[in-house]
Amino acid sequence: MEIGKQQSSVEEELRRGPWTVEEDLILTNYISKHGEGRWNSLAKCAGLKRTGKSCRLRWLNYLRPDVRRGNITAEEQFLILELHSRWGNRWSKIAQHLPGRTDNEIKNFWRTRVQKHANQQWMPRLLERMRTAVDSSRAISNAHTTLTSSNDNSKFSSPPVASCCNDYSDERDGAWVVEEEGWPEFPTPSGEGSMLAGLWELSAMGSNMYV
DNA sequence: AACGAGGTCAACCGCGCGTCG
DNA sequence: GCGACGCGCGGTTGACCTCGT
Repeated sequence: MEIGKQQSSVEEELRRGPWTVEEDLILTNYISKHGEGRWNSLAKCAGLKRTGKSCRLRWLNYLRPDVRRGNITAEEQFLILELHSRWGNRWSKIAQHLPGRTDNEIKNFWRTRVQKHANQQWMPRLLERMRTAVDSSRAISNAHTTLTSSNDNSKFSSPPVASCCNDYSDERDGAWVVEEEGWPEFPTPSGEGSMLAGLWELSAMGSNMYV
C-alpha cells in the first residue's frame, strides 16, 4: 500500500507527452554545458521531470543540432530502399548512412510511405528486382562500374547525401564498396534485373513518388 | 463550415545487450 | 558468476494534421 503510494507519487512527478519549449531549452542548455550521456542523472541534474530515456529520445530525434528535418529526398529514398533490402528493419544502422536523419524518422518513413505501397502492382516487382540485385554481386559490380563511368546526373540535381557512401561495404559478400565522396550519380542503368534498373524504373514514375 | 477518414510523426514501451561493482 | 544499471533498438501508440465529401 505504502509502496503503491510512493510509486504513484513518482509517476505523478514524471512528465510525459509532448515536450514544451521550456523543457527543450533546459535540455539543450544542459547538454551544451555538460555534454550528453548518463541520461538518468542528466535528467535529474537538469531539473527535468522526465525519464532519462525520454531526454535521450528528445535530444537524438529532435534537438540535436545536426538533425535534418523536412522531406526525405529521392536520393535518400533510394538509399533507404537499398539498405532496407540489405539489412531489413535495422533502422539505426540504416540511419548511420543518412547523415542527419534519425532511425525514428526513417522507420516512420518506411511504415507510412513505403509499406502502404507494398501491395501496389509495381512494388513487389521492384522489391524482387532489388533482392535479386543484392543477391547478385556481379550485377551490383556491373552497376557500380556503370555508375562510376557515367556523367549523366542531370536527373538528380540536388546535392549528394553527404559522405553517406564512404563506408558502404556489403556485409554479406563485400560486393559493392562505394568509396567516392557522396552519392554516386544515377546513370541510365544497364542490365535487366539490376538494382539500379529497379530504381531507375522507380525514378521514372516520379522522383518523389512516396511523398 | 463541419465532419470523418486516413496519414504523419513525436513519444512511449518493452526487450536485450554491455558494463560495472 | 550475478545482479543492478545504463543505454540503444525496434515496435507500437496516440495526438495532431490534412484532405475529401
